[in-house]
Amino acid sequence: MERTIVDYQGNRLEEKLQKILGNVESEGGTCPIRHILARFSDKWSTLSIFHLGDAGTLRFNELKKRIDGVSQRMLTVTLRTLERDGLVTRRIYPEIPPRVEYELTDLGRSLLVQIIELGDWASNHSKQIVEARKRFDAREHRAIDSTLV
Amino acid sequence: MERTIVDYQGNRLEEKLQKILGNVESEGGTCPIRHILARFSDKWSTLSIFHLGDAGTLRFNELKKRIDGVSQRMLTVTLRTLERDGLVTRRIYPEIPPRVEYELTDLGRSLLVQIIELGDWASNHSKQIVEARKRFDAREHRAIDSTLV
DNA sequence: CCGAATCCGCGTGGATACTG
DNA sequence: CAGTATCCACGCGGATTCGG
Repeated sequence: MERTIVDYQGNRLEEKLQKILGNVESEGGTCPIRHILARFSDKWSTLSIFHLGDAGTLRFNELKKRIDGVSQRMLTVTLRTLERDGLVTRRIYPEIPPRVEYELTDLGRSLLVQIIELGDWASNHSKQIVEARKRFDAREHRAIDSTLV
Repeated sequence: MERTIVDYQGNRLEEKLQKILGNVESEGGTCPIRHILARFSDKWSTLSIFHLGDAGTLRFNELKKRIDGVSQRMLTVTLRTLERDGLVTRRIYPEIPPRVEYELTDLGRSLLVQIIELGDWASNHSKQIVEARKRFDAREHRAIDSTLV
């Protein structure tokens, strides 16, 4: 049962990886990690978490202004899902006109820490990725999919 | 310009967050971070990276066996995309029957470190998320979407 | 101002069959 | 074994309209 050691950062990575792979499908009847990871796969969740982490508290339209290109519907759906998962709180003020404020929960902030690191990685390596794509496209094929650029 | 300090881990999080938000749309003509993050959003990329990181080198069908439910087509597409982004190498042995081996690049391994941390977070908090969902569903609505469970 | 509801185009991704 | 090619269902998500 030989394996490649990925523990080159001395941070129990190998152990964590084993745990993750063991829980990919289902974790003792709870939700498979796959579904949780999928939550950050959708188009707007991470951006919402970033902006709420940055601003602290935001009203619906304030958040909408900050997220370029999001539709009203998708922002609503996204925030509801985040609320349901316990990552965001939604506070309603029964005024006229109505006011609704969103904020990260403690759980949401703990997630923020993780995706900041991921975003930081993306930010630091985007140039390498773009160059790899250029080489790939020049070498063999025309772009697999022009929408990937 | 008051802001919520997210630097509660003493790890320059606030600074990183600013950088990320500044590069969300486009980073000096390169690829927006959004598109890079979207790469880990698709259903099979992270799982492929996890398993390649775990095993080191895998042939196509070895990897396919490890990823439960992936179709041949989607694994091919996923691996091509990862190869194009410079995250995975694809080595072809001109034999009969053909043999193709996949392996993470250095760039891929540096990404692996990040998504292991994310997966570890998901693994450690999945129970909290599931409980939050139960509370939410019991409180106000019936499940927003039964597929989310 | 903050949504809910409806309609619908389009891309993702599964199933199947076929090649080198 | 490791793909490609084709067909097609389904659901994401945009546009629009209506409500509290």
